[in-house]
Amino acid sequence: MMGRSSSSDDQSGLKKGPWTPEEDQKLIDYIERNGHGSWRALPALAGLNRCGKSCRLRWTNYLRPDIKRGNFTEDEEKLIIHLHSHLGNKWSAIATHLPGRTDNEIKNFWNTHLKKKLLQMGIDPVTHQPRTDHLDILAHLPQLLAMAANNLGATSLLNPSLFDMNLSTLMSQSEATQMAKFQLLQNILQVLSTNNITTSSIPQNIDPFYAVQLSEYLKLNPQHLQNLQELAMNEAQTASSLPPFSTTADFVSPSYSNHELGGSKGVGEHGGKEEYYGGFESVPPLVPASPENVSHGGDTHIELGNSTSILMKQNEHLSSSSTLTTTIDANWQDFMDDEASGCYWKEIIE
DNA sequence: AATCTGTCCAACCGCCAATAA
DNA sequence: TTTATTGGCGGTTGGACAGAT
Repeated sequence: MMGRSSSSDDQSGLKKGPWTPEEDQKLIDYIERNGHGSWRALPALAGLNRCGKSCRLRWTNYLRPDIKRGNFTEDEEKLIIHLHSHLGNKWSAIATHLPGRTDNEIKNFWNTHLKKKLLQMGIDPVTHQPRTDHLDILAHLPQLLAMAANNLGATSLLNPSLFDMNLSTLMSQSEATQMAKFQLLQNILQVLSTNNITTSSIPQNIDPFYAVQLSEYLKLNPQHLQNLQELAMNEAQTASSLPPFSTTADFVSPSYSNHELGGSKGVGEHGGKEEYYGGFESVPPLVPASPENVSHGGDTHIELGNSTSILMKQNEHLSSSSTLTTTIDANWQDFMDDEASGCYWKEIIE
């Protein structure tokens, strides 16, 4: 496989590009006899027309005898995801937990497979939280509202079985984001379907942070409340011949951990170059995919196969009412303090 | 069969921190 | 203390490859 440069000499006369078997053998022979010592001095001593950096990289990423080659196992996959949720793009730190795997290999595997997989699951690969793309929604809400106003959108939003049928179409590519948007819009409409919007009236299956933001905003802007309630009423009438209005919970997976992080068909043990990960019956409950929700290492111990940390965080987020109120108050204060986000719902609704 | 398109991954680049002089 | 060198890291590139058209 070729590198980024064609096989040629650079300005200093040193060779770049892919390594030949002869070069590999020279490097292996030298290091086995002498160790690598100074990487800078090694090429001349080993008879290689390469820079020391190139030699080091070739050795550490490819020629080292303890390199474990081949596809990643499911356990390795789970571990990488879990470690990444704590460490971020600290590939070398992650690699220390996977014997025989190099940081480069893990990085490539992440970028080509795992990131895609998490996105397919509606999970933000940076924050490891379910995606809401709340900033992106600002730009797309008009279209979402338009979709909600036509038969497909309204039917989908109000009827879970038809929603799932449409889902197979929607998910033909990386559409988990779109689904999250639908879900947020549905949350909005669900909040609007209650006449008395208070913190205590917010259904448990709606992310309270968003719901409280919305309700507070609507208290201050009753004209928007009226407009959106009319929209919600219209949608309900459109769907009046359909089964009763469903809650978001009908769409929501029992738990995030059931998403078979390692059990899905994909690359790795299953072979196959580019298999996609099906099974998008649902997405986890929405939480803001913002940096403040990222675990800051140390608050949860790392253990193989533990894919429940996010779920635990969600449960913490949703369960205790006193904690919830405190969290909401704090979040709301932050929200109001922030000039940019202070106009969040205003921009969405307007 | 030829061409196009998207994906993979080895290898490079630039930056930074640690160490040596 | 300052400067130079070295090793290590994360981000990015681009040729090879496979599947689609």
